[in-house]
Amino acid sequence: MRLSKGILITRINHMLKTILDNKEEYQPGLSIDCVIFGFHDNQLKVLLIKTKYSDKWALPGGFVPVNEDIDEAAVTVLHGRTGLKGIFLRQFSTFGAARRCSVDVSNAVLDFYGIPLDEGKWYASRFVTVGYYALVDFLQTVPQPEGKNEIVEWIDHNSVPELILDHRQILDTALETLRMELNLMPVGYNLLPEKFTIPELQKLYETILGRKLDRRNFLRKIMAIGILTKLDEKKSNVAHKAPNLYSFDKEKYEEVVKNGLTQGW
Amino acid sequence: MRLSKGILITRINHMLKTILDNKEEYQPGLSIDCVIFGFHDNQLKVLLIKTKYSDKWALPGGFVPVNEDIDEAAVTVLHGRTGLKGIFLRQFSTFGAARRCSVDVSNAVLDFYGIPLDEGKWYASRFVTVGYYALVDFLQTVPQPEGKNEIVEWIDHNSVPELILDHRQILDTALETLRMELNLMPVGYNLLPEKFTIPELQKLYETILGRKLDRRNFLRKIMAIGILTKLDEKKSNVAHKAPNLYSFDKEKYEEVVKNGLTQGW
DNA sequence: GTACATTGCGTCAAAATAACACATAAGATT
DNA sequence: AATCTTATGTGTTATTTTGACGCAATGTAC
Repeated sequence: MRLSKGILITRINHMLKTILDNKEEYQPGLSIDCVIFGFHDNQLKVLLIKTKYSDKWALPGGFVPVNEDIDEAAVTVLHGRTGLKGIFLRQFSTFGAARRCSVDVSNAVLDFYGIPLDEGKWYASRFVTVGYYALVDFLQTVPQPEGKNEIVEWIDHNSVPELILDHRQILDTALETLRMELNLMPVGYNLLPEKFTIPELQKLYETILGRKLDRRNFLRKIMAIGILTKLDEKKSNVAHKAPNLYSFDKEKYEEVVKNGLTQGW
Repeated sequence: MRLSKGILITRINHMLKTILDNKEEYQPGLSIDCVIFGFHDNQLKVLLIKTKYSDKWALPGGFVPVNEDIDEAAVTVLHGRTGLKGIFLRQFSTFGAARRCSVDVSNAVLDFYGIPLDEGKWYASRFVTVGYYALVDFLQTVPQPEGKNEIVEWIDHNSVPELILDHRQILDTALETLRMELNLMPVGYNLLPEKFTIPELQKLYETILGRKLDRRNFLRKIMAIGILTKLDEKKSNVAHKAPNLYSFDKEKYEEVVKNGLTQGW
C-alpha cells in the first residue's frame, strides 16, 4: 500500500490508522472495490477478504490518494492483494446509494482497531465506491493479506458467502458486465495459463456465462476471431484422447481487445 | 436545485456560494455530469451550458447531497436543466484522472463570484465526476439557466465547441456507450414525439451511429423487436408519399429495455 | 396528367448460427 | 493385447439472420 510522505506503518494491522493519520492525502468519501476473477478446477473464483471485525466477507478495496487517478488506485488495490501487475482491469460501475454505507459497520471497524470514533469520522462518513473487475491467472496469484487480521482467499463464485454492505450487488454487477462484454472482446488471456486446450477455454466461457455451449460451434467461433495459435503439443495424462494445446497470439489478442469484436447495428 | 435546511438563495447567481456555505451537506470531491441528448431537425443535440467566467462550454453538472443517492443527484441535475422528469438516465462511467480538474479554472470561478480562495477550498479541490447520459424529448425541453450568468442551449453534436476540463471526453464516452447500447436496448421513446414515422426513427439511429442504414433492412429489424404500433394515420404536409405514423408500445418497450435484446454467445 | 421524391413491400444471395454424426486417440479395464 | 470408455478433432446440413437491391405506390409540385 502506497503511503504518503513515506511514513512507515509502525503498528501492524493499522493500515486504517495510518490512512486516518494522513487523511488529507486521500480523496474523501471515495473508495475503490475490485472484483477479482480467477479460474481454476473449471470454476470461476473470486478473491475475497475476511476480516476479524466482521462475520461477513468483503471485496478487496482501497482508497484513492488525492494525487492519483482512480484507475491507478484500482491497480494498487489489485497489486496489493494479488502481487500481480499489467492485468486486465476495467471500471464497470460506481455505487453511490446514500445508505450503502452503514455507520454501524464503520464504527465496529474503528472499535476493533481501538480508534476513537471522533478520530474516525473520515472513515465513518458516507462513501461512494467505484467498482473495477479484473481477470487474473489463478495460479500466478499469491493472495496477500494485510497483516494478521484478515484472510484473503479464492472463493468459488457458486459458494460466495454473505458479503458486507452492497458488495454482493457489486459482485453481481461485475459478472453481468463481464457477460455482456464477452460479446465485445475476447477473454482468457489473463485467466488461463500460457498453454491451454480449447475445451479449457470453452469451460471458462461456460463458467462465466453459466450455461453450456456446443463444442463444435464454440471452436469455429473462437478460431474465427484469429487470436489463437495452435501449438505442436498435446496435453498429457488425460484419460482420453489428448487435446491439442493452444496459446494466445498476444499481439492479435490486444488488437481485438482494443478494437472490439464486430457486432450489432 | 435542492438546498439543505431550506436556506433560500438570497444572492442570485450565487448557487456556488450557497453550496459552499453548506458544504458539509454535500459529498466532497464528487460531482455529477450529465450528457443530455436530444434529437431535432435530424440532428443529434446536446444540452450545454455557457458560463460567463469561461470562454468554453460545459456539460450540466452538479454536486451530490450526502443524503442522496448519486442517481437521485443526477435526476436533480437533469430536472434542473430541462424541467423534465421520468426520463431515461443512465450512469455510464466515472472520470477520476488526478489532474482532470484545474485549480486555475476553479479559482477563476471563485474569483468571478468574488469568493475568497480560502473560502472556496472545497470547490477547488480534486473532483471525481460520475457521468450520466439522458435521452430527452427536444420539444418538451425548456432549457433552464440558473440565473443570468449562464446560458443553457441545445448544440448540434457536430458543432460542439471546445469544452472545459475533460468534458469533451465525457461527451465522447457517453456517445460511445449509447452506440454500444443500441445493440442491447431500443432507443427512441424519449427522443421522439409520441407519433413518429419509421424514417424519422431511422434518422435517429443513423444520427446516433453516425452512418447510413438501409431503409428496408432497418424496417425489418426494428419491427422484429415488436415495440412499435402502426397507427391508422399518416404524416401530412410532406412533398412526397405520406409516411405512416407509429407509436411505441410502452409496455413492450419497457420490457425490452429491461430484458435486453438477444445477442451474443 | 407528368415529374419527382420518398415510402411500402418484397426478393434473393451470402453469411452466421444451431443442431447433429462419426471417426480418432489415449488411458483404463479385462 | 484386445476392448471399453471418454472426450477430442473434423466434418455436414438445415435454419436463421443479415446485406444488397428491385419495383410499385403515393403524395406534392408543375
